[in-house]
Amino acid sequence: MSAMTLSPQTTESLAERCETTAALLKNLAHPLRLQLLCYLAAGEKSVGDLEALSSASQSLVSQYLARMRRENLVQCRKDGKFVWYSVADPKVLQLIRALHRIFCP
Amino acid sequence: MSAMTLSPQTTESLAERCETTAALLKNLAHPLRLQLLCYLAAGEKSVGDLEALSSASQSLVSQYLARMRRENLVQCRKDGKFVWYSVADPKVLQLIRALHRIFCP
DNA sequence: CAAAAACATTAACAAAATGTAATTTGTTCA
DNA sequence: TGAACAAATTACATTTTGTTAATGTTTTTG
Repeated sequence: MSAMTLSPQTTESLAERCETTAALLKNLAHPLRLQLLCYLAAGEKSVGDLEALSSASQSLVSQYLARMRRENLVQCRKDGKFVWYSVADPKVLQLIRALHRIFCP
Repeated sequence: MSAMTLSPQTTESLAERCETTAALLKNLAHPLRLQLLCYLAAGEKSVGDLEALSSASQSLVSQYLARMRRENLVQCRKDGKFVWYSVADPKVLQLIRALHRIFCP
């Protein structure tokens, strides 16, 4: 086998990768949203759980979960009255863990 | 030695840590600022270097560098006509490297 | 069925972030 | 000195974000 040639699609510029990565980081760059993701990284939680854990209003928690759902950071599963949220993107999980290592010594 | 007791100052709540971490993340959560930090993570650069590498305007590059300097993410050193920037916070360096591992495969 | 519980959605508005253009400051060098 | 270069600062219009409050939807339960 000779040297591999990368197809054009796979060679993304730094600028492009920064574009998409920064878009993802915007979700984490907010005290409450980061907190929600930290809790979710530890396991599935209902909206009420997150509301109680973060002591934020129902509306805010629900809005931010909806936003992160739209952007595929989290996913949800309905069970009767309750909606259970969890981290959907494995990269987000890795990132939360990296943040923990760096900033929570 | 018996079990260690953490002094009150060291026991920061998750909410507090998310507050400060999210504030730092806001700097990275922007395409150009993230790009600038990526270049700086590879070594000291002048403003002109960063301008050319990122193909952004002089004004924007300088403004964002000033902002990240104010928030102690980067530092600078003057040498004649030139100003050389580098990453000041070791945690930022760790974070940039973690992002690279996760998002630039 | 009606009330309560759990969650989602919408509207509205202040506050903050963005980007551009113009100006300014400081330095080198002919 | 003054022209040219490197970088910083200012001012401002525009857009985005953050938050609250009010209302809507769905499911359970008495």
